[in-house]
Order: sequence, then C-alpha cells, then structure tokens
Amino acid sequence: MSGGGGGGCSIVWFRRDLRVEDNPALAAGVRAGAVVAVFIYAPEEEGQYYPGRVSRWWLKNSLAHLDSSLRSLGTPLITKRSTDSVSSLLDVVNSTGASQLFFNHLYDPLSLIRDHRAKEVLTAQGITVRSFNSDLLYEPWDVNDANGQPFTTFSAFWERCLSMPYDPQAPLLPPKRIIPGDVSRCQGDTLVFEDESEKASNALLARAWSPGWSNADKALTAFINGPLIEYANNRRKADSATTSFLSPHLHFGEVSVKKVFHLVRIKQVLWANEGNQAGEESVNLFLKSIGLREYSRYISFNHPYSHERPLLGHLKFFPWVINESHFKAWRQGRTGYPLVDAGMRELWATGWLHDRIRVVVSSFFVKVLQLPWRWGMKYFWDTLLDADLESDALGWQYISGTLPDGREFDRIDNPQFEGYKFDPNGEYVRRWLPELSRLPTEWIHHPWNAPESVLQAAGIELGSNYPLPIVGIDAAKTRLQEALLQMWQLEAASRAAIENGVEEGLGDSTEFAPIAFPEDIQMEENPEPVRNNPPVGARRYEDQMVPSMTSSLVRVEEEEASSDLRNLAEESRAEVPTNATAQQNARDTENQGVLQNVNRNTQVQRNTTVWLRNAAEDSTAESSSSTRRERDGGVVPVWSPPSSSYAEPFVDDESGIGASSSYLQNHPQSHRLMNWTRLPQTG
DNA sequence: ATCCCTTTATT
DNA sequence: ATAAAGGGA
Repeated sequence: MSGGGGGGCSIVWFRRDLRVEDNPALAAGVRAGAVVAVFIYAPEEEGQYYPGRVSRWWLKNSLAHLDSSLRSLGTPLITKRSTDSVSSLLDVVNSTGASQLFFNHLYDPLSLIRDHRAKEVLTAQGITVRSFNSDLLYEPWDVNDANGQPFTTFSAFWERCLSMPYDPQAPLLPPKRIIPGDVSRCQGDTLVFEDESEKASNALLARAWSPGWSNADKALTAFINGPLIEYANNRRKADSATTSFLSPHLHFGEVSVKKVFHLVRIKQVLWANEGNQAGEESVNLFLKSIGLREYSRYISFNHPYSHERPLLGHLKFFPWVINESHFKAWRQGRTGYPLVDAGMRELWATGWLHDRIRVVVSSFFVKVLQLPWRWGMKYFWDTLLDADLESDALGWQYISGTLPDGREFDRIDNPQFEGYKFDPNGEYVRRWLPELSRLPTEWIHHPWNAPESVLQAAGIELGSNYPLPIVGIDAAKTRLQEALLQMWQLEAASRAAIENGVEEGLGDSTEFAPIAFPEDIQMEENPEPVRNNPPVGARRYEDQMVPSMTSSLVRVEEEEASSDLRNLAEESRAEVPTNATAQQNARDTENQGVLQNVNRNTQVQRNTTVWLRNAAEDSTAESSSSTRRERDGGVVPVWSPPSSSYAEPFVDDESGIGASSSYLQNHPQSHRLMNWTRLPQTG
C-alpha cells in the first residue's frame, strides 16, 4: 500500500494542460519510465465556479482528442469522476503502484490550495511529487521589481517579462512514444459532461470550433501566417474575424503559451528585418494580450481572492444596485442600447465575444447599471466558451476600476459613442438585433433619438419590439456620483473606526458579505412583463429574441427546440427568427443557433458554494495581521501581513484611485503571499 | 522649433 | 477622463 517502490511508474496528472507537446510534466514522466496518464474530473471542487455548459463541451472534446493522441503514443488517458481530486490520486497510486506524480502548475485560488494539499498528502505516502511550469512564460514568483516585490501594474510587469535576463524555456517536442504503466487494476470512469438537452444545445458548437491540441496548433499556425500581421489594424472592429481565437485552446492548455510566444517572436524578427512597422506593431499588441493572460495568473497568485473581492479596498463600500430585472435585461440583450444588446445576444448564442465587446458590455454593467461586478463575472463564467477565472477576474476588476491601474471608477463609457467606434456601419448590431436591421446607420446606435417616421419606416416601435434604454446615461452619471460619495464616506468612517481601535466591524462585515449571486430560482422566476407586440416572425414572443439564423441551421435549431421543451418555463429559451443573414465566416454564422442555458448546475452549486467561500475567506483574512493559518481540510499558503506598510495611511482623497504611490502601501488589506515559493516547486 | 488640435489607448 | 503621441501650420 505504500504506493510502490522506486521502480514504480509515474502518474502524469493532466488538468488544464491537455496537450502532448511542450508538456513538461508529461516529458518528465516519459523520461522516468512507464507512465499512467490521468485526468480527474471533480467539478464540485470548483464550488461556485462549476464549469458552464459550453466550457464542459469543450473539455469533453479536448479530452477525447488527448486520449487518442496518448493512445497512439502508447498509453490511454485514465479518467476519473471525483469529488476529491487528491483521494482519487491516491486511488490511482494504489491501483497502479506508481511511485511518482508529475503535474503542471495552475494559479487559480482553488488549485493553489488543492495542489498544495496533493503534494503534502502524496509526499507523505512516499510518492515523489514534482510540478512544473507549463502555463506561463515565467513563474509569478520569478517576476519582481527592483526591490524583489511583485509588480502592481500591468505595464511594469509586462515590461519586466519582456526584458528578463533569460528567455522563456523553449517549447518541448512531443514524446515519440510512451511506455504504458500497468493500469489493469486501475478503474477509470466514463465522464459525463452534458445531459441530453445540453447535448442538443451544444450540437452546433462543433461547426465553429475544434477543440484538441493539434487543432489548437493549427489555429495558431493559421493565425500567425494570416491575421496576425493585420492585428493592429483590425482588432478594433467588433465584427471582424481577425483575432486569434486561441483563448479556449489556451484556457485548456491545448497549446502552450511558450510556443505561441516563440513562434510570434520569430515573425516579429522577420518583420523587423523587413522594416514592416505595421507587422511589428501587430506583434507587440498581440503579445500584450498574451501578457494580460500572464498577468491574470500573476494577480491570482499574488492576490488569490481577486475573483471575489476588489483589489482596491474602497470598492467594497460601493452601494451596488441590486436589481435583478436589470440583470436579466442585460443577460437577454434588452437594455435598449444596441451595441450592448448585440453583444449580449452574441454571447448567449455563441459563447463568444470579441474582447472589445466584452469591455463594452461589462463596463455598461458596472457603470451604467451599477450591478455588482461579480454577478456579471459569474454570467461570463457560465456562458463563455473560454471562461477563465483568472482572466475574467482581471477583466472585471479592470472594468470596475478596482485595480491600481484600472479604469477610473467615475468614468462612464457611452455605448452610443462606442457603437460608432467599434461598429461604425452598424453591421454588428444589425446582425445580432434583427429587429433593428432596417434602421439607418445614423440612428443605429441611438434609436431613442430617431424621428418617429424613421422608426416607423424601420418597423420599430420603441418599448414594444425594442426597448427604450432601461437606464439613461445621465441618470447613471448622477447615481454614480452619489454612490461614489457614499462609498468614500463609508470608507472614511471605516478607516476612522479602525484607527480609533474601535473594531473593524463596519469594514469587515461588508467586506465579507459579498453580495450573493442571485439563486437560479430567483433569476428564472418573475418573468418580466414583456413587450406587447411580437417582433415580426416571432412565434413565442414572451421568449427572448436571439440572433438571426442561417437557413441551413434553422432545421437543426427546431429539432433542438423540441428536445429542450422543459426549458421553456425558464427564461433562457431562444426564439429563432426566420430571416437569414448568411455570409461571413463560419465562426460567426455557424454558432448562431446555439442556446445558452445558464445555471443548469443549481443543485451542485448550492451544495458546494460553501467550500469556496471558506477557502476564500480564510485565505483573504482580515485586514489585520492574519492569524488564521489552518483550516478544515488542509494546509493553505501561509499569509503574512504587509510589514512596514501598516503605518501608511490609506488613500487620502478621491483622486486616490489612480494614485501613483505604491498600491500595497495604500492598500494594506491586500496581503501578499509570502512563503509560497518555499513550497516544493520543481521544474 | 513650437503651439495647437486631433487621434488613440487605457488591463 | 486624460495623457501621450502625431500632424500641420
């Protein structure tokens, strides 16, 4: 039972590194001898962040792809269904006699804790555990400023990454063959990632996307040899298919960032030699987006609560508008702002959104609707094909103005102006909002200003087949000013209370009473009183209008409808207009009929939310010296209070958000993780 | 050169 | 919002 002696095989534990190329853990396993390749599916461990439907679809396909690659190299992928990854690992150890465990690092808060526990538990069993960097150019603990401190702004961080004294490791080749370990006594489980109705909803995804590491590799090559050179010019257009479309591949580690970086750099040198300025600029911009992904891991590692709490403390005092019908209107794309609505419908229909539009819809959510950003983040999590906790947390914190270098909080982006910026001809809006398709470009981004005659000619009746703005921009500005005033007052009061040593009651109770994500029931019930007139062609007008379909897809869609009837009672049923707007690239059109049903996982989420909350609360600790060093279930990274910075005052006035002085000094509640690097790290 | 205006980017 | 960068007189 000791797990075998020195001669045992190695377990390679796959997680979000679903590739055989440039996979250090796999390479180490192969080097050490016989390999047992394992994937453990334990979504309940993710708590509130149980993966969404489209994300699970991707995972399913990616695993199948990996399995067949591994088989062709000599060994199958053993899959385990679990609620406790670590005990499943122990099972595999015991049934295979493995003596070593190899895996690649992850940096989200849950993985940090779980992986640390895995190391402790397996090491205690006499297993040699080694872990590697496969997800980043540089490990977070290797990128520090001149004082050895972590960076607190992106640009400084990225500058440093680009000028590190040593290059990122060169990508590893895939193994030529793998000696299989003995898995005859190791029971694998068949993993189920979707139920019947989800299967139907997912049917169209495969037309637009090909999960799997070799497909990721093809996508990378295609991008580098194609759209990359025009990236700088095109990246501003909401509608163009000129982004890399690598994000879901990257999320699951189907392609290694080091390889991306490496290949893109080669192009850069080439273009630099040719004097191709635009090409170089494009490379820099694309690499920057890779850098943001790196930074998201960096932030997550250094501030493992960043998916739950604002990095700048004062935002915890912001009086969010708890308005579930606004939340619903946003999700359904019925806010009355065409660019926002088009984006939300594309998201709903396809699980995909251009980065620019992500900014537009999330900024609208936070600044105009003033809904709690975590709701929006959770919805992204549930609906995005490339849902990624670290990236999404960074994105939402940036938008919310809760990063030292984020947008200023009192700034409101006007969707009307952004519309003309990112979608100057209104094509994007017309594609996703068929009810506005006949509106002239002059009014397409602000129909509420359009003369009655124009609206009539376009078949639009505001408030009926397309909503009036649910919140006016001016009203939003006013409310935002008031809310900010209130926020600063509360913050000041809390600070005073702490300084007087009264007790941190005010601060802490708010801090740790994050506004709960609405329960699904609450979300789905109380159907909004809807518009009186169905849009032309709509058959169930109480349901949401969604994007137009290509005619070739309508048939599939209708089959889907019948198999999905039980969802009619819920909100998330899509109506399929019959007017076809075909054309454009496959990715855009072929996705369109895909339906989203958010929160299928109610049950699971309810049962498991507690885990996450405990973990987060404990690890974030109070804004005073953390004494909580242990908790149920295992060892966590040990926290240490910021040392000298404690005497420093908080930000002194409203201008503090963007203040240039040290973030950590101004925000001592943001603990640094002190001794993580002391944990066994190899590779 | 210098000023003034426009454009662009912001994680 | 704002600051930096670019362009034109």
